[in-house]
Amino acid sequence: MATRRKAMAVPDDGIDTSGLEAFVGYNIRRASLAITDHFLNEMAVHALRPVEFTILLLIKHNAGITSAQLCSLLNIQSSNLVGLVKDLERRGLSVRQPHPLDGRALGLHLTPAGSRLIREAQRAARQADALATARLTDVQRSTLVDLLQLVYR
Amino acid sequence: MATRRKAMAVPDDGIDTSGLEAFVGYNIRRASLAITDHFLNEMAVHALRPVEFTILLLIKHNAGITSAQLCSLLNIQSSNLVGLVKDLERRGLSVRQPHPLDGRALGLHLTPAGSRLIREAQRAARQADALATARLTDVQRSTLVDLLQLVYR
DNA sequence: TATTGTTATACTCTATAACTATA
DNA sequence: TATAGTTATAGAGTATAACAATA
Repeated sequence: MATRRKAMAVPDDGIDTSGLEAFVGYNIRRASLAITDHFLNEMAVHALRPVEFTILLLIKHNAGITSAQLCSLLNIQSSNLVGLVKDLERRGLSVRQPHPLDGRALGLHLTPAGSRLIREAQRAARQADALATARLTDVQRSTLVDLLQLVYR
Repeated sequence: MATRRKAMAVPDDGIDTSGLEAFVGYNIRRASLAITDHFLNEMAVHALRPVEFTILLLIKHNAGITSAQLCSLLNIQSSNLVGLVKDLERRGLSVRQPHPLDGRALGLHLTPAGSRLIREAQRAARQADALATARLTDVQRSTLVDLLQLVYR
């Protein structure tokens, strides 16, 4: 791939954006906004924002995960996570249980309703992903993920 | 590329993030945060946020561009752009001049100080880009940009 | 009637400081 | 003393509604 290239500097509107598109950061930001739009559309029916979906998925695969672990993994401030977790619990999707080893910590667990919701939500997230990357082949999609991980890991 | 892959599901912290990393959206979001961090670090000395840098660069390459054009190009609400442009003007970086053809519109132009600043800022942005993509080859970097543009165009 | 620029406003997101209880 | 969770709060970022001037 990586063959066809814009030779000129002036796109759609007669506005020169070539200086901008030369930056990886600009392209990542635009792509992030585009795929987030798809996510919001597909996930609206489940009333889950990206961060809430992420938290539920992490709890699903890591029963008993603590708020502190979520914070360090997702780069969220613990003070900002409180409200999110509280809201998920109010919706009956997750519960906090005393941590068996650390009296300060609370382990997060999915309720049956939370398990059901995240299963449906994963379907919606996969659909959003598919829509956002519809112009990519499977190989390109996999390559994109690899390159992105080289950036943020 | 796209060869080495994690075979197991448990990374660094003993937390299983494989379900998350399967989503392109998650990877784009994480990469975006990472490269934005580099940008903020490198651009702090110039006191330019990403959107302000973007606006100045677009004015540089499109003298006389209007607020409405910036809004549609950057997906910004016009009401939110007002403060940004006003602030750039207060800092002596850009000026608004009556549009020659449309009495409603105001064309944006860089001042000499704005031209000088954006030149230095571009240097900083290139440095941020280089740091964020230090683990990529030039070919990989170009491939990444191509794939991202397939997502958001 | 539609569009440009603008003000006001509200809502989300993110960051900081301070507190409590446990370690 | 350090960490987990919490509260309160302030600052960005983003979205909507309404308006005056111009098209």
